[in-house]
Amino acid sequence: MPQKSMDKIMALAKRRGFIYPASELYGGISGFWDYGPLGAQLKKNLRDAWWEDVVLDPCGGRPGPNGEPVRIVPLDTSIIQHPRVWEASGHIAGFSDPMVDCRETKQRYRFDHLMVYVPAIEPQQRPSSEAPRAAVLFAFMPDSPSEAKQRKKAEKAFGEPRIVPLSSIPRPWDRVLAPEAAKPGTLTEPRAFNLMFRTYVGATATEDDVAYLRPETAQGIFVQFKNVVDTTRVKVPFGIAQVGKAFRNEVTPRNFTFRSREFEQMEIEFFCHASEAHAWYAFWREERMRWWRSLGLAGESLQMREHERDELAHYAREGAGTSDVEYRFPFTAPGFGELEGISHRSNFDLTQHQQHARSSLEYFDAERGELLPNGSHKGEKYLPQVIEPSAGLDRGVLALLCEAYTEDSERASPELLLLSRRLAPIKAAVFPLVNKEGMPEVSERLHAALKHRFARLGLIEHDVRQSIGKRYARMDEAGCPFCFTIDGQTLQDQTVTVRDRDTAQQERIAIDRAVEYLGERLAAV
RNA sequence: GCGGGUGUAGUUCAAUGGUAGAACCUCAGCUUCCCAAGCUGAUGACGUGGGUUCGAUUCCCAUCACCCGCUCCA
Repeated sequence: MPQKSMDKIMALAKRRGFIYPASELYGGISGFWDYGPLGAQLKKNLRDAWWEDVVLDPCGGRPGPNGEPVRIVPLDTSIIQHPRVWEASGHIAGFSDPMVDCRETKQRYRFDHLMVYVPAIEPQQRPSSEAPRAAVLFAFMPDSPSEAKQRKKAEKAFGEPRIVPLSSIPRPWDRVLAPEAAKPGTLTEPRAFNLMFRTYVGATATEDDVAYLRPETAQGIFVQFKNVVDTTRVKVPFGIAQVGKAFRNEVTPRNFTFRSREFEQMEIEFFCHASEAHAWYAFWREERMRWWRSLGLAGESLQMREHERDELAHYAREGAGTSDVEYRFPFTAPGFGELEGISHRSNFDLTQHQQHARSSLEYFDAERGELLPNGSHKGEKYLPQVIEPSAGLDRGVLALLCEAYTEDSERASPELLLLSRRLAPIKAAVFPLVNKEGMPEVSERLHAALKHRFARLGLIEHDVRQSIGKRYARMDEAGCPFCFTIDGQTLQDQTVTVRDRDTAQQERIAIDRAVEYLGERLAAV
């Protein structure tokens, strides 16, 4: 398959009103994007598809590993939570990654990743005033070329080296030779980059009023776990699903909407007993992959990747693992970029909130524990394990646009979007072949009928302007799957033509059957 | 955040130290019985802010945005 051009996809996305730079009137603002009319509808369709397939009819009725229907309830929590939520979740600590710059090579390193080769035998308790006279120390990034290079230099300088973290070396680091640097002493002080957006609650706006925009939707679910259990008659295993905005002050927003500072997540926190966690993890991996495929992300551009052990987030280290559903975007190719992460978070979050809030979040499972003579169980109290399928809505939209974008120089419309019927923002368009001779009146009536019936699924367009060829081409670029055209013959025998976007072929049907025809095709996907 | 590159209409490109041209798109009218046809006309741009200059889209500085590479992506 030929390489798709991100530039062309971005140009089409703007030209047809899918995605615009945010605040473009004022020069733009990095890391933020707006959805135009077609983009807003496409995004809604993807969000609705997720909601239908996760909340309303989980997994299309396929049973979970316990043989029972999958149970999911929805939730919608606040963007701003009590600041202590983020202390408990680890975000206030974890989102501040101190970084160190090299003044010479202009490279930047994570402070806690940089390691240093030092002499194996450290001089005993040497007064700090003599420290500058000691040998040069060689800093390196583990698993990078600098590791071996610096090791050679270290061995030459002082024989067998010992490895210590940079953080254990007292500053100033004027003895420390940075990776790839020629002279020692080029590393800057570590600086913190907090990735959470700060704001103030209340009009006084003092430091006591600091709050944060949520960096993930998940914590709202954990914080309301007990309320959901107490009020909705759910039983473990079950999931809580939420769609919503999250915010991260990314160091480098890049690659169109792929890494934005404001983005929308579609998350399930699925709660289960520890003994079933691995089975649910495997189940959700498969289900989520199946879901993305069903939307048209088929083929080799979609893959599942299991994280390496050292890649795992702090909350996932003890669990069954983390997998990403990844798509090969034009800007990541031949590599892949994450669409959705499926993590086994063990009971990390509930444990943290239980401790920080000093309130039990344990679940009483009446169907576990010792079997009593009367046939019931004694019950078991536990903190459920969590499997988290967390998908990026904006990334999904971007992947769908990239996948749908097709060039075909044979066609009058050399660029088109092959969006699935389910997701296409415009479901159908109605045209009079020419804008006179009674055709517009007929096409308006058909348009009204289709709109009345299908408006909840997406847009139904009516266009009388310019030539029929331009109208078809416009609809191809918008990804509209069906175009109905009223022509001279319609006025004779009450039939219309229907043009299929993918083949550009037409068939003729009775105008009375148009609603039924479209209904069959939109419901079939 | 660092280094490099790029900023002229919705898009793709010109030109110029003296008030910016085109093509396509879009819109209107005419024409048109099926795939961006034709004719006529119209809307629409020097990313932003300073400086130099009589005069800056052009030269300089800063800033913003985008692209590439690093870094980051709990």
